[in-house]
Parts: sequence; structure tokens; C-alpha cells
Amino acid sequence: MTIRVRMAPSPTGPIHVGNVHTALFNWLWARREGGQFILRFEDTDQERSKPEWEQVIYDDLKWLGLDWDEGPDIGGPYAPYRQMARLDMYREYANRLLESGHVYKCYCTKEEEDEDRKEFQAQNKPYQYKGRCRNLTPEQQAAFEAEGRQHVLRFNVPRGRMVGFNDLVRGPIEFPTDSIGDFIIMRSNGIPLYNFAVVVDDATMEITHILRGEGHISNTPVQLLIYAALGLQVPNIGHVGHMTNEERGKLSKRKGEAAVHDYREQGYLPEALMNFMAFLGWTPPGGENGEEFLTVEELKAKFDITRVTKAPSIFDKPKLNWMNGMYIRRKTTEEFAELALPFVVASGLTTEEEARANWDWFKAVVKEVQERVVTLAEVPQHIDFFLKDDLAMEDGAAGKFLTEAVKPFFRQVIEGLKTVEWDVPAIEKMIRGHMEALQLKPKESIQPIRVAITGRTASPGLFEIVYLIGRERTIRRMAKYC
RNA sequence: GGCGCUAUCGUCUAGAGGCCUAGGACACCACCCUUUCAAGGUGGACACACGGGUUCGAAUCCCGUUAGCGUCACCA
Repeated sequence: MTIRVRMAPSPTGPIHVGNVHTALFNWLWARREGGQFILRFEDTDQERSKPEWEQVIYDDLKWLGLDWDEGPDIGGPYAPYRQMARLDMYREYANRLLESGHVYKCYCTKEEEDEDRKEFQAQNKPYQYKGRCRNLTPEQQAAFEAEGRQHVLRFNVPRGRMVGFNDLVRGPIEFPTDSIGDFIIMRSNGIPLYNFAVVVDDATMEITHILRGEGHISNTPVQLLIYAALGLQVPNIGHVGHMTNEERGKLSKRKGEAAVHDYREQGYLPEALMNFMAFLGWTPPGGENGEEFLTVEELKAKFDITRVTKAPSIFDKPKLNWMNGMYIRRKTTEEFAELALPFVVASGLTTEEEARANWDWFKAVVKEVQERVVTLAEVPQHIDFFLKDDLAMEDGAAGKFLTEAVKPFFRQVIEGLKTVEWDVPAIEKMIRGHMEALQLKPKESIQPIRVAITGRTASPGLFEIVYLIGRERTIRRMAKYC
């Protein structure tokens, strides 16, 4: 039997990295086993779901390299893959539960429930539905109907029992049903609630394994009750530890650390993000000798559910940075230039047309910073002095390096620059010649030139940047200081 | 608060009772390389939350404590 796993986001915003983290495990597992990975939209929250988000989610998922075998966009044998298109199905299953007596019509108003809630709160007890409508007679129901009251469908939770399952990553977990109140499966408007819709969907889509975030552990007993009442086979269920911020809290949307899209904009490479997240809560066998640099293909070949860890993990940005830098350095210059281009254009330093018109030069420029940047978004600030002439001067740099003493040296170099053959070795030879003649140390010669032509004290190799900035512009920039 | 989950270096983790004097990676520190900054190389510091058991022997098994997190919605 092949496995069928799924990812089921809500189209209420851009896709979250936490969502992708568990989706990644599901996807790798499906690919490893030759099973199916299904995409389904859970859009029963009419307030927050917006169809526009669906396209945004597809885009980010594709950017990451994820693909799905069935989904709202491509269809499949278990269509539709959007919950709002499956309402008839939920109603049918809900009716079965009503007929079998597992659920009952509840006519309680919001106000009545709020009062109950306060009552429990006052006694410092966890709120549970009091069961006012649990045993209504047909006459009482008719009376409520006559009043024009709407009803929801509530599950009649059995008392004094245990429900449990064998978690794929955590082992046996049990809950007393007494800790669960009679929950609602159908709203008064006929739209199902999450816990009911997922069960119907996972069962009818024949999902074999559900691997989801640990936040769902407490939903599991509720869903188990529904599976049992419906007489459906329960899939294998497992819960993966969450990814958290440094403070072990939630990844913040506001700080731009939650959405996949944020990382994309910050110049992270999808393969780095995927590789990094794959190692949060999982290690391949033989992890003791430290191979953490795995391509997606390698991950697909090695993923093993039994090696998923239980504890939550901190999304450690410094490690992501390191990994992203590694991936950047592994790109060819051509690839790196293509990846960096949109960021450079967005910074306003050049236009795409201009860069492409001078493509070899542009490539040579970005090549100089390829092993110095951690993200693509850092490229512009490292290469601005190649692309513009009005340079900002780093604080204190001019006073420290562009002194009176350096002027004679500058004048000699400028003269040399006028006639030197324009290649890096010749430029280096000429400048070093003047350094020796005047017996100057690098910090009295190379460093001042660097400051004069870049406006700062740190840059790629001096002779390479002189070559790339060009004869005229280098001379002009140096001439300002002598 | 009830219920539930979790607990090895700062971080991600290896570890399935003796192989552990606890291994690797990121970060950190030092040194090397070097025109600066990176990259690279070498080395270093750093952990089994606590308390009880079980056992000849426990990071590994059991119990408790503590801490963190999740959940108790006509959200998902």
C-alpha cells in the first residue's frame, strides 16, 4: 500500500514556515515511499479565508520546490480539494451522526453560553458545555424552532472513558473523555467546524498518514471520537514539534520571521530554507558524523519518520544564515548573478536592462561578493560603489586614511593608472611598485585607495575592484583626495 | 486551573543500559592564511534540569519535582 499524506493550509494569509516545516516532512516521506502528497485548502473560516491567498500560497510552495499530486489547482480522483466545495459531503456525514444519536441539535444562544463560561471562570474551572440541549424532547426542540432559534450540531461526548492513539513520533497518548466538552461539529449556518471537516476529508480522501504540528495533539481525541462514531478507519497520526523563535515563543508575523514570503524577500535561497528546516526535528541516520548539507534529492532519499524528534526547536537564524551562505557560494557565477539581479534592481542601483547590457561586467562584479554575503538582499550594499559615483563615506574613514601623507603616493598611482595595461596583474604590479618605492605599508597605501574609491574600509580585493570600477572612475575618485 | 506534550553544550542534534573521559554542526574565542572584509584551515571553551528509585552498571528504564509549551471557540 502506498502512503497518502497531505498538507492542508487555510487561505487566510501567506504560507507560514511552521506549516511548511510539517509539509516538508510529509512531502519527503511521500517522495521517499513513492506515495502521494495532497494539497487541500481548509477554507471554512468565512471571515478570514480569501481566495486571493490561494495563488500566493501556490507561488511560495512552488518557489520552495514543493509539488503535489492532487490539489485544488490540478484536481485529482478525490476532488474537490477545497472544503467549501465539499459542504454536501459534511452535511451527509453530519446527518448520519444525527441519526445514530452521536450528535444532537443545540439551540443555546451565544449569551447563554457566555454566562456559563463566566460561571466556570468564577469557580476557576475549565469550561465545558453544560449539556442543556443534550436531552431535549422533540416537543422542546419544536418549541425552540417555533421561536425561530437556530441550532448547531453538537457531539455527545461519552463520559468516563479514555480515547487514545499511538502517535507516530511520540508513542501512546491517551485522554480522558471527561476532559472534553460536547463540541460543535456544524455551525448554525451549515458550515462544518475544523475538527469535523478534517475527519471527513482525511477519511474520504483516504489519507493514510497524518503528520502535523504538535498543536494538534489536543484535537486528536476529538477527531478520534468522530472517526469512531462514523465507523471510519483512523489514519496513522503523528505530531512534530513546533519551530519557535529564540524566546521559545511563536514566530512573529510582524518581525517578518513567520511567512515563507518574508524569507524569500530577505534573500534566502529555497534550497537553504528547506535543508535548514529538514534538520529541525529530524536527522538522517549516521547524524553523528555531521553531514548536514543535503540537497532535496538526498533528503528525499533519506527521510525516515522514525528519526523525527519530539521536542520543539528554535528557528536559529544564524544557522540558516550560515547555510544560506554555503548555498550561495555553491552557485555558479551565472546563477548567482541571476539570483542577485532582482535585489540589485530593487535597490535602485541599476535597471535590469542596464545590467543585462553589461552582463559580463555585472557578473564579474557580483562574483567579487559571492563569498562575502549571507543573503541575496545583502548584495546591493556590497556592490553599490561599482554602480554609483556619489559615495557615502564611512564614519572616521577619511580622517584616518586619507591624510596629507598619502597624497604623493596617490599622485603617482594616478599617473600609473593612466597608462597601465588594464588587467588585474598589471594594476597590482604598478601599485605595488609605488608602494615599495615610497616604502609604504598596506594600511598606508592599499587601505587609503580602498577608502577613496569605495568610501569604506572593507571591500573585495583592491586590485579587482580597481579593475572593475574602471580607469577613468578610479582616477576621478582618487583625485579628490590629492 | 483541568487535560496533554516536552526536557543532552547558547542553538540544532548524535546517543535505543556498559563502546560516553558524552560525538558532530551553527554561534563564540584564539591562532594561521592575508591588502581590508569575507571565505578557508587549525585549535579551544561549552551540556545529560533536579530528586528518588531499578540495575553489578543509567544521558539512556520507572516515579516524582521543576520549567517551558499546547489546548480548553459557531478559528484552523
